[in-house]
Amino acid sequence: MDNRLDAVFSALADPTRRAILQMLLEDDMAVTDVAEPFEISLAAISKHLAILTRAGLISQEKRGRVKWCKLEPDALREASIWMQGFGQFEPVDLDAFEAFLGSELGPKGADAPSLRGEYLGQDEEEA
Amino acid sequence: MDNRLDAVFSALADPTRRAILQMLLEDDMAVTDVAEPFEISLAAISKHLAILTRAGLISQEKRGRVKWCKLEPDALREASIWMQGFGQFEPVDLDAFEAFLGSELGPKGADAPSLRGEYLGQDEEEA
DNA sequence: CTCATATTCAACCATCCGGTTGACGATCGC
DNA sequence: GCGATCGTCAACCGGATGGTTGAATATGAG
Repeated sequence: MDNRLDAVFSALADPTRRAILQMLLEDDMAVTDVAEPFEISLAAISKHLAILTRAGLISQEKRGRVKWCKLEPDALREASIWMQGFGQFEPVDLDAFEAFLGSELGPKGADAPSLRGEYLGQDEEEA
Repeated sequence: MDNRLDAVFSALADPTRRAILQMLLEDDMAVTDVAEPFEISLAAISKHLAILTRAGLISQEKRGRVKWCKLEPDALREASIWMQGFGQFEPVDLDAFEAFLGSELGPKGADAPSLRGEYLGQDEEEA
C-alpha cells in the first residue's frame, strides 16, 4: 500500500468493515463474536479483520485460543485531519453520528433484528 | 453503490483522486488541466473525475467545449461526522493538514517539481 | 489422549478497478 | 467547412477484492 491514508480510506470503504468498527465501539470482541451477526463466512470476517488491522484501525490480541479485537480510533486521526482541511465540519455532533450509525444499516441490513440497538443506542433513527 | 459513505470513502481511497481534490482546493479546473500534472492518460483522469462526481465530491459543468471541475466539500461532511464519532479529533488543525498535504506526495511523486506549491500555497502561507 | 472450539490458510472463483489504446462526438478558431 | 482541441466511450488487460469451501493449526475441556 502506497500510503497510510490509502489503507485507512479503503478499509473504511467497505460497509461490513464499517459495521465491525461500530460494533467494536461498544466493546472489545472475539473474532467469532464479531462474525456472528453477519451472514458471510468466518474466514471472510477474518480477512476483513486483517484489513482493519493492517490499516491500524483495530488491534488483535490473542489470549488463550481467543483473539480479541480492539478498536484503535487514533488511526482515524490523520484521515480526519485530511478531510477537515476541505471544510470546517462541526466538532463532534453526537446526534448526527448516531443518526448515521442508524441509517448505515447494520450487518445483514434492515432484516437483521440482531444488531442495531445492540451496539447502537436503539431505534428512533431513520426519521 | 450500497451507501453514500461507500462512494465517498472508496473515492478517497485512491491517491490520484485525493491529489485531484487537493488541486481543486485551489481553484476550479478544466479536465485537461487536472490531467496535466499526472502521468496517466486523459481517459483515466476522466474516469477518476467521474468517480469523484458520483461520490458528490466534485461537480462538473460544461461551458463551451471545456468541462469545469469544482470541489464540493460538503460531500465530506457525513463521512467526517461518521469518523468523528470514533474519537474527538481536534476541530481543524491547519498546520497538520498542510503537513499531510505535503507528505501525501503530489501526482508524480517527489520527483514532480511541478505541483505542491502550485495547488498548495507553497509552504508558509496563511499560518 | 481425545474431542470440540477458535481462527487462519490455501485454493479457487467472479467481479471490480485502474490503466491502456483507438475511435468518436462536440465545439472552437479560422 | 476544416482542422485542432476537449472530453468521453468501448474494448481490452492484469491485478486486487470479497466471497466461498475444506484442510490445517492452536488451545481449552473432559
